[in-house]
Amino acid sequence: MRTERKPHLIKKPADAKRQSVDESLGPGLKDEATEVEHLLVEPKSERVSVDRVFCFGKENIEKHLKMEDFSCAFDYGWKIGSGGLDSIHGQGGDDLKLEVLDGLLDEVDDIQAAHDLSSACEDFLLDIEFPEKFSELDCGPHVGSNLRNSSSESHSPGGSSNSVGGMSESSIVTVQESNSKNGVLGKMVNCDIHHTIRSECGCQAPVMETIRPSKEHAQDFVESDDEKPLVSFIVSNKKVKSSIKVTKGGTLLRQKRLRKPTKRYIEEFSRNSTTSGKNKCLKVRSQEEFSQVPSESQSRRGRPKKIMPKMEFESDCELSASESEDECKRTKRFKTACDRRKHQRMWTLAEVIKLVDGIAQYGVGRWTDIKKLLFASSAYRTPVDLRDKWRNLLRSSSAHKHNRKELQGETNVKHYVRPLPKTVVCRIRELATIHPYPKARSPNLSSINSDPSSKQPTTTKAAPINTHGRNLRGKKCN
DNA sequence: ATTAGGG
DNA sequence: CCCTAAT
Repeated sequence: MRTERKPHLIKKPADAKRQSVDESLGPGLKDEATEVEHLLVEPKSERVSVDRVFCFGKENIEKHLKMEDFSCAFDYGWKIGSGGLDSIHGQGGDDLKLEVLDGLLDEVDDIQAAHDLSSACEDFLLDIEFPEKFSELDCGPHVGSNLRNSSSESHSPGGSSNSVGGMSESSIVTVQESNSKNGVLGKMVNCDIHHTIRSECGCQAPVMETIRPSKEHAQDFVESDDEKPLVSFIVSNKKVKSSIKVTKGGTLLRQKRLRKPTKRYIEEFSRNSTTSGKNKCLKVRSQEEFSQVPSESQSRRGRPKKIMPKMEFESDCELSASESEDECKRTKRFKTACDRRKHQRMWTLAEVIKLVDGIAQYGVGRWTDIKKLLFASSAYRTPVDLRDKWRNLLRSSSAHKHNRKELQGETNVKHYVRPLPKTVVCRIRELATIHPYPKARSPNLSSINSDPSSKQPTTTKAAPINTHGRNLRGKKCN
């Protein structure tokens, strides 16, 4: 539930903002801003995503250039942040300790948000190695290129005020995103409001004091305020910081930075975030049912979603996540295919036991009941899965018998993977006799011994167990 | 919507 | 695991 909600929240605010931005800004600008947003956001959610970003850059030259600009922008942001916003820095100290994601999530405070972002970016960059290179390259010579790029990219270069406005808006979006991640929708809204009010009331003064240039900018913005008050306000509050240093270049840089991610990316991101959120759930789940470490992973099946949308812990451990990530990369745009793919999840002994238990209780065929009662915590096991598993168990158990007897001498060398302990096998056998699997068992009655397909279950225990009074579904029960 | 059966 | 048919 919670997980589900998150993405929703995230999307909403962001979209709303974006739309508002759209109105004021040309489409091109919007797109750009979106892109940047995506870039900014992604790193927070997952480090792996970083790779993605870069890969993305590699894909086509233009993008690559954007990336450079992006990194450069970040660099600037960081510098500015560390320099002008030191006063704030103290509060944000925790961020550094926390992971980038956490930091961003936890730090929702208005102005701080911007700062956090920058710091986060810094971490992000540092983590990746790439950034260094980029920063070196970018900071010097690239500034010019950035300008060019930005101007060319942004359709509305007109006045500096305009461009700034665009930047500010996009920046807002970014902040919101981070907030939304927290799941604090209200906060986000409040944040915006606060900014607006603040700017109006002149509360921003402190910031302005620290940074003079910002004031100038602010004034400039004021002019344009008529058209886009919110934007200008925000700009004065947050973005001014970034603009501080570079009046001309700053605007450009900022634009780059604020570029919005494309819808596609947004979708992707939302997915990722969802996944990440699921991770937590997963932990819980694993605790609940001392289940194994699922070798498989995440993208999992579409089926469960359909059937039981409420529980969706898809992703597993980080490893698996990365795997899925890779897969996604491979398939690239064919995510649909990726999603479809259902990675098998190994059945743990515990699960098997539970299943057997459930069958013993409810009888064979009541898969939904068993699912509900015993596998409620595990979203991935659908009733059908249970049934299939049971089928397999029957098969294997019978096989074991034969094989065992025959191959016993060889020991179990061959059984490289055979987690089923004897006890379990025994139980299965018992159950098999009592709750013969629907179709497979009919031969039992009719053909006494001829059918090998039937597991020859009747062997040792013919009519032993009635422990479970319920044969409800007895179906073909004797 | 579940279940059985087959692939 | 997935899909389809039958209830």
